[in-house]
Amino acid sequence: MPDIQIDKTSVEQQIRYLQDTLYVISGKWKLPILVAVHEGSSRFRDIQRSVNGITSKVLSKELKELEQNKLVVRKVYDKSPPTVEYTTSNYCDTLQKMVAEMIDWGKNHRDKIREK
Amino acid sequence: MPDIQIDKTSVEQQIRYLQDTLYVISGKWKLPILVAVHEGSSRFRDIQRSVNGITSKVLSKELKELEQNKLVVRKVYDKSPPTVEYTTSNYCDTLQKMVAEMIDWGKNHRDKIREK
DNA sequence: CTGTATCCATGATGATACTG
DNA sequence: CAGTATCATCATGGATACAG
Repeated sequence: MPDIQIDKTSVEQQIRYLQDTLYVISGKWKLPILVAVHEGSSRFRDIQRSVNGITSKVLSKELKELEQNKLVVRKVYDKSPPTVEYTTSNYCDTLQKMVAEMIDWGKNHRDKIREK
Repeated sequence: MPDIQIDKTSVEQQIRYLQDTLYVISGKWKLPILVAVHEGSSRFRDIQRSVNGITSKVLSKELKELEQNKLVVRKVYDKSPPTVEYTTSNYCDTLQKMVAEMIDWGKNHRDKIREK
């Protein structure tokens, strides 16, 4: 006899996927960085200038995480002076649909909350 | 002559919407709580039991925020003993499409990362 | 039961400096 | 330029107790 628990497991599994996603894109900097890189900032210094207020330490950490999640690509060109180029991956484009939904919801939500 | 800056403003605006959305649903507990309530836990104590590991302090805080964002509804029935009932709002349903996309992406992402 | 108050550990972030 | 190291600060979360 199949166990009806399957439903519960499935819900919990979905929550896990959800949290994976949140983990990858949430936080103060991830999306702004992705946008900055996507819009053309490719050098560490450029990105730092584009993303207002971020320190090199944090930028370094965030870029590493984004790279691990295959959303940005890091290319090193030579040694002195060090030249590193960051670009968004093709995989990064798979975020588009989801991000579009999030923007939609956020846009609507702002009005909703204003209704008091 | 129209200013081409419009594009940049728009991007920044979109980031703001995105961050609004993230602010509302991100974090360790928000979604699990919403799911628990949606699945039928309506009393404070029930929710705390359903959402594994959350303390009353944190649950209290999260519920307040969810209520402010009109995702849950709080109803008080009497005074002693205090009886409070939480339910998800109709508005909460507007999250569905977005959440579905996030689950999709997270599901796919887990495989993607495993590719090493 | 439904929370609030208090204390504490921990991690994240900022400021600043420094290396290759 | 592209980061890393160090230190101080601060917000958040957990544990526990307790109030209405």
